[in-house]
Amino acid sequence: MEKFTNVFKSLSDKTRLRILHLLTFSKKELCICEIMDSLKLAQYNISKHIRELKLAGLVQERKEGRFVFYFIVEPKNTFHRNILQTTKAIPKNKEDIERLRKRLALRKNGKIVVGCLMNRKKCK
Amino acid sequence: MEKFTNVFKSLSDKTRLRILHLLTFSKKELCICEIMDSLKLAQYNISKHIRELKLAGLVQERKEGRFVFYFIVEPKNTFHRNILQTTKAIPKNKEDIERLRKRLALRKNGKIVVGCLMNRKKCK
DNA sequence: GTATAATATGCATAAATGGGCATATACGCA
DNA sequence: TGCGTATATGCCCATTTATGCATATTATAC
Repeated sequence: MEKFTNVFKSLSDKTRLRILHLLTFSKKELCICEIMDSLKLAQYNISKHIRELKLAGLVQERKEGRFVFYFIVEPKNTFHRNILQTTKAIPKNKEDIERLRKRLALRKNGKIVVGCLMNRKKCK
Repeated sequence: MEKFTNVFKSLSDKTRLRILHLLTFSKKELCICEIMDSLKLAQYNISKHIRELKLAGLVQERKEGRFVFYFIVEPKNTFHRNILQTTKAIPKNKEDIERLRKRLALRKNGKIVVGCLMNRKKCK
């Protein structure tokens, strides 16, 4: 039963729900820097929360060069399918989505060309 | 958004899921003493967990004499409906259900005639 | 009223959690 | 090879959470 309680626990945090919403909205995969800019949160924070979502089996990753792309796992059972359906019934944070939209507009042909802005040494 | 995360948090505990499963199985209402006997847990523990479920809006109570009966709230929106659907997709603890079945058999015409066995002073 | 039973709650403690910070790792490019 | 960027993680601290225990509250029966 712990398998199930862990999924609920991973959804019991506002930041993680916001991340899931971004992934749902994008309908594809996002990297941490895009999530950072959309949620305006620190990188280590996003990273830790995504770790929880991965452990709960809700999110998977795909590595491509320096980037790691995260996406929502295709559901494999009724419970999993219901959970995703349920999260979709939660109203999204409009500002997050708007920032994500702008961030995604910076991609060229679907490729990321602008990375993490907040952590740049050059900007400091 | 906290309203939603609180619901998930209330479901992120094994005992609370077990309580919900009992209420679902009973298809009606249960009092604390019946839940105690089914889960073999202390009264204060059940009481506190039910408090969480009530705060999350998943469970309501009805008082009748000395007894307080708890039941699952009729869902009023998509999210709520999905959540209940989701919990039903979780395998129940068979021993819990079996103990509940025996406990319910002690009722007479649906009325509780045998109360809390574990806390009796006479038994100590 | 008094005793007893059903339920709730306050307090203490141990464990888990989230955020902040520093730093480690991994990769690509000049 | 060395630098800069992307991501992960270990440590610290403040807060929350679950449990156990004792006790309060409410209702009933005698």
